[in-house]
Amino acid sequence: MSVAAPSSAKSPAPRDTQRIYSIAELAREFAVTARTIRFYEDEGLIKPRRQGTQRLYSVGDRARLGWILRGKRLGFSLAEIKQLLDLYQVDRTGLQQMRELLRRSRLHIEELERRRADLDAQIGEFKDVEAQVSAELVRRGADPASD
Amino acid sequence: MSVAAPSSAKSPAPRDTQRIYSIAELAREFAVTARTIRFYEDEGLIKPRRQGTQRLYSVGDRARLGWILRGKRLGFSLAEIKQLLDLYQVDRTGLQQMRELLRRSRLHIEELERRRADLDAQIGEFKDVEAQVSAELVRRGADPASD
DNA sequence: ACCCACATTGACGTTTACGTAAACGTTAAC
DNA sequence: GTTAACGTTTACGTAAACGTCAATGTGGGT
Repeated sequence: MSVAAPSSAKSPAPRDTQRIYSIAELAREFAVTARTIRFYEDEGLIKPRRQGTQRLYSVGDRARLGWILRGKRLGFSLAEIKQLLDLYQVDRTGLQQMRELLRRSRLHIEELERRRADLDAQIGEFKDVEAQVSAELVRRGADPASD
Repeated sequence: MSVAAPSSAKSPAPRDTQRIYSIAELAREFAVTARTIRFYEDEGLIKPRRQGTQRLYSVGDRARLGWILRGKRLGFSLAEIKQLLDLYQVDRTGLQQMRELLRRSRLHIEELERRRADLDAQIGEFKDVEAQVSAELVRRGADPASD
């Protein structure tokens, strides 16, 4: 038995910041195929380490993947997501670069807030539907809570 | 001069509920191409009246188009949007149908709220970036408000 | 009568985001 | 030592969502 795994010590463990993941692990966790993850790599969205030919994903890579998929759920294209990811990677020393980063960041926030307006509008509409249908069911003596 | 246009009478006009739009008008207003609108028709998302071969869009059709595009911005596929639109069109009389409508409505609301969580997370992250970069610019004696 | 802006219907092309197979190598289990 | 599970690259296939012609029609202005 190896002692390498500090399973349940007193400290909650620094979330195992050194963990590595196989492509299949990440695929399972995020409910995508390995093909998808490799495709993201082809597109330059992730760059895992290699052990020979195999890909090894770090905690950071894992977070990056989560970020990508979140972007997708919000309706951004992979190209847009790449640009946003690159924002974080960009040189933050130069004054001109910082101004540019600030500008883009603000633009993106505006875009996100436009989408939140869309989202809230849709949620409102569907809650209206729910309320009305529920009321009608009650009026007819049925219980809307029971699925 | 025609008297047909009640431009500025006393009443704000019932928002001209009878107005009709050409495909080019809608295309301009929503910043899409006519091709896009016709494509949505092919996919069964809109069914404008016809005057001979030409399409005439009602106020309702216009609202429907807006709805579609809003759905797209939120990252839904046209197929999903079609299903949601159909929800509004569905028979709301039968008790079984009302239960089904309620169920789907709730499912969709859940999905929307998941996306709002994604959205808020992203907005938070980018606001952090903005704040940090702003602070650094100030520290360097630059004004982050001036673009 | 002619032009121009706008409309139509095909039909084929394109981009995005993967799916799907083929052919192959590595490690662990039995 | 072979099967199984996992990994790899290369390459062609595909569904979605339009773009882009081409050929044609239609109504209005001069």
